Amino acid sequence: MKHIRTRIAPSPTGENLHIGNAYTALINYVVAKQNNGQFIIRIEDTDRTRFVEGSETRILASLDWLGIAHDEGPDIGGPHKPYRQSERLEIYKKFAEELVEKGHAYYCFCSPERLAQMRKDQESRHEPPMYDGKCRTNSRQQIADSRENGEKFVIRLKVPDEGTTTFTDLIRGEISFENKLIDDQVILKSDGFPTYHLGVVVDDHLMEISHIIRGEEWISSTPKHILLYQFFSWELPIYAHMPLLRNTDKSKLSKRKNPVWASWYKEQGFLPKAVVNYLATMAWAHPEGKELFSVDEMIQVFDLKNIQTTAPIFDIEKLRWMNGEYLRRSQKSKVKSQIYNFYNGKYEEDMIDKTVPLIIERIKTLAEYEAMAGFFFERPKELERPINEALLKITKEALASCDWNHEAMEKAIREATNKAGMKVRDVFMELRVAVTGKTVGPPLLESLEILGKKETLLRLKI
RNA sequence: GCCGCCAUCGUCUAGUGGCCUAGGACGGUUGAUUCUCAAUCAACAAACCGAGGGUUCGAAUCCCUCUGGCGGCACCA
Repeated sequence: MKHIRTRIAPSPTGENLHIGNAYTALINYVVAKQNNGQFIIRIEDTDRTRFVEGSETRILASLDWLGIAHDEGPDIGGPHKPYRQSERLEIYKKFAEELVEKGHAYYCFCSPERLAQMRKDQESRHEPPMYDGKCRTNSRQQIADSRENGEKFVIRLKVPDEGTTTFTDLIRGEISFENKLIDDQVILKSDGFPTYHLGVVVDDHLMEISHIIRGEEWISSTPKHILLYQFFSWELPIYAHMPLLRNTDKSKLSKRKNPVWASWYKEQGFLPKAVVNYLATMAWAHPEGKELFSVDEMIQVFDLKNIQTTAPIFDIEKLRWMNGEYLRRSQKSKVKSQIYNFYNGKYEEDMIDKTVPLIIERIKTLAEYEAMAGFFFERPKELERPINEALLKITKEALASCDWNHEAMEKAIREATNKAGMKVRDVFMELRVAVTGKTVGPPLLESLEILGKKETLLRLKI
C-alpha cells in the first residue's frame, strides 16, 4: 500500500490558528496516524501583503496545545525542507518555466489596470470574470521585447478550451468541470512568488503527499490543480474535501460572527482534549455512537468515507457541555493544576486544592472558576443584594459558638432557624450573600469550613 | 450572472430498500433531590426525513425536476 502522508498548509495571515484549520488538521493527523504515515505542516506564506508577523509561531503553538503533533514542518525540518514556501521560490520558478516551455503556460504582461477594467466590463455584460487570453497569442519576439524592456509579467496556466476535467473526491464521488469555464490562472506572480495553485501542487508532489484533505472551499480550484498534475505528468493524490464549519447563520465560519482562533478557546479555559473531541464530532459520528472519545480512539475507528457531506454549524453550547464533561471526568489533581496554571499563579495552590471539589460540578470552563470561587480569595467588594439583618442574626449567633466543621454548623443553624420559626433556605441565602456577596455559589457550609472561622466571622462583622 | 457542493428534530448526528408509528446527544420544558447554582436521576416536547414527480410489493434510503442553503469565480490563500 502506498505510504500515507497528509498535510495542512496554513497561511500566516491571521492572528492565530483558525479553528477550521484545526479541524482539517485533526482529520489529516488522524488519517496519517491510523496508517502509520506522516502528518506535515507547510507554511504557505506567498502573499506578502497579508503576512502577519508572529502568526506562524502562534499557529504552531496552538496545534501543539491541541496535541496535534506534526512529523515534518518549518520548526522541526524534515526530508523535504524547507517547509516554508517563501524559502522555495526557485523551485516554483523552475517548474513554472518548465510549463511555459511545454506550452502549458504563458507569460502575461497585462497590467492590473487592464485586468480590472476587463473584469468590470465583463461584469456589466453579466459575463463570468475571466482572463480574456490576450497574452496567449504573444509571439516569441513580443515576449522577448517586453522582457527586455523590463515589463512586469506573470505566468498564466494555459487551460485547454475544450474538454472537461474530472476528479474523484473520496467523500463526494466524481466531480467534473468544463475546461472552457476554468480561468487561465496566474501561477507565478510578478514578484516571483507562486500563487496558491502552483505552490500546493508543486509542494504536495515534491513532499510526496498522498492525501489532500482540505476544506470544500477548494473544490472549484481543484481542476486547476488536476491540470497542473497532468501537465507535469505527476501522479495524482487522493482528494477529500471536508465540509466547512459554519456560523449559526450557515455562512462559512468567520471571525465576525464567531470566535475562530484556537487561542480564544485556550483563553476561555477550554481543554484541548474537549476541543479536539468536539471538532471530531463535526461531520463525523463515532460508529458506536460515542460522544466522548479521545483522538487515539478516533484513530482506531475513523474512516474518511464516513465524513458527512453537509457543512455543520459550530455550536459553542455543545462544546461547553463537552468541556464540562471532561472537567468532571478528569482526576481532581489534574483539574487543580490546570486551574492553577490557567490563572498563572494568581490564586494560591493550597486554596485551589481545597475548593476544586466544591466547584468542579459547577463550572464548564476553567475561566468560570473565578466567578464561582473568587470569594475564597477575596472579600466581596459589594453584595449582590442588601442583607436582611434579622435573618442573618440567626446564623451569626449559631456560628459564633459552634465547632468549625460543616456538620456542626449545619446542625447549629438548623436548630436556631427552627427555634426562630424561619425557613432554612431563607436563612442560608442570607448567610450566603453576606459571606460570598452572591446568591449563587458552591455548598455554603463546606465553603465556610474552608474559608475558616476567623475570616467568616470577620465578613459577618461579629 | 456563471460553475460547483449540499439538503433527517433549533443544533450535532444514526439511518445505505422492509428492524423507522425515524434512534441518540446538546439545548429546551417538567418533576425528583436540595441551603443557592450546578451535578445527578426520571419524563416530555421537538424532524412526516426541503418540495413535487417517478422506480418498487415496499423509499429517509435509488432516479428526475424544482426550490433553498452554502462555497468558488484575484498577481488571497
